[in-house]
Amino acid sequence: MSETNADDIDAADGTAEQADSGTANEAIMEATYRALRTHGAADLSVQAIADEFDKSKSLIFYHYDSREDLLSSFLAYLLENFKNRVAASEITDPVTQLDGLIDSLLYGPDDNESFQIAMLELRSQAPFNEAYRDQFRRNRAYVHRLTARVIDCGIDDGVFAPVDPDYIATLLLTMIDGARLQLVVLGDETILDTTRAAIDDRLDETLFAEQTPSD
Amino acid sequence: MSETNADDIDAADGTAEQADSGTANEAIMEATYRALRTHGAADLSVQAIADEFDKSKSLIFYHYDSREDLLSSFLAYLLENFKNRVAASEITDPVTQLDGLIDSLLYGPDDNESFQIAMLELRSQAPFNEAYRDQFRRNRAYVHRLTARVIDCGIDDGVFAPVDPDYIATLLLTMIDGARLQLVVLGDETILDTTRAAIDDRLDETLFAEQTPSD
DNA sequence: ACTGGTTAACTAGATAGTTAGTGAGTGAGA
DNA sequence: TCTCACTCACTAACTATCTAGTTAACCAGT
Repeated sequence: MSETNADDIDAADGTAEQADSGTANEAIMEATYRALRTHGAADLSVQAIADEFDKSKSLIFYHYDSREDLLSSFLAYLLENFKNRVAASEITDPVTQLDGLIDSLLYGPDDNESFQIAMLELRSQAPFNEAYRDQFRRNRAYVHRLTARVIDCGIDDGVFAPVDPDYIATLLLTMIDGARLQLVVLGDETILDTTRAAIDDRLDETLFAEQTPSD
Repeated sequence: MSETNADDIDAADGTAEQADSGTANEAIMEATYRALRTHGAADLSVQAIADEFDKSKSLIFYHYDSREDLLSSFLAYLLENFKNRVAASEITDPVTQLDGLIDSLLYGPDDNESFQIAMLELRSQAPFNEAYRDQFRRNRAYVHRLTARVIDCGIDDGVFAPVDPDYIATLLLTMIDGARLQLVVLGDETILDTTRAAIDDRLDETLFAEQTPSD
């Protein structure tokens, strides 16, 4: 980790571009995003990132200790962005909320595929890189908690059957991961809709099941 | 593609090491397998593969046009191996067969994790490499057909409810993919058992459901 | 003599990270 | 107010290393 990364981003709070000190990191993060989309992650050179904004490659090494530091900071930046987006979304009833969450995880949150490809590349490097792995764990833990909490709310409200929220959340995220993997790797455009249907089937049988204890 | 790859492997039929011409390719494939396990796929140099057997790096370029050709041939080799293993397995009742298939896809077929990591790395390169992508598509198509066929048999035998075999197969493979991804990326050892349980739940509700048409 | 398998040595290109420096601003002391 | 010391953001140019792929040649068997 460098001296100047995640904390600045935390402070920037998603609506940066006002403080002079925050701008550089923000600009680098945005350049990284663009570079990942166009080059992928595996053969993404630091030069390629530098080309995406108006400063030099050296500046990147001035702000970040290494390419690895830069990329894991980028993952942290993504998580913060996602958190902010979630925090900004309106709170509705659990059914709508769960529905929206599934949709955004399955189809979004980033509308374009090339970025998802890059994220998969980074994920495939997680086993060799503790910083990446930790970031992905954090990310996953956050989304898992979020999902479980929505389910829990639904149970409390009586609109969902009393299931194990953790178990259902795990199951949902596993299916979503599998679907996105297949979309990205094989380019199978049908898989998202099929999976969405399968998830709905599944939820109908568990969350929305009539409570008929057969014992 | 080089002049000398998949067809030789086809002919070798999994039990090579007898013909002089087949030995080289077979040896390279095995060296590739070992090298992938120890180095991963992303920073796997041709030299690293050469180090895994007793011949020189140049020989690899003599047999394969490029690193890419070598790796996509390796994917083809893997599929052939898997086919042979499936062909060699005993044919039992659909229930046992489906059960074994799920287990081998989820926990196996290669007992060690480092190889699965390498395969994920290769998959993450599929979007940039048509040869890889085609191989993975072939692979997926084969496993899908295999799964669907087993389910179909079960339906014919009357032990499974009349479901859509394609749909169930897609669903199974998606969950299995998602679980393996999480295992490999996050090192979550619990996910396989959880997913296995979820699959069993799911199959209980569909394949083994009592036929009670409520209409 | 010719072919197929095999090799050492080399080329060419890429890239992470370093170095040594520039220049604009800032604050303290005279 | 001037200026000296110092720092921060920033850069061009360089180094060191790695690696895919090539070349030219060697050798054993036929």
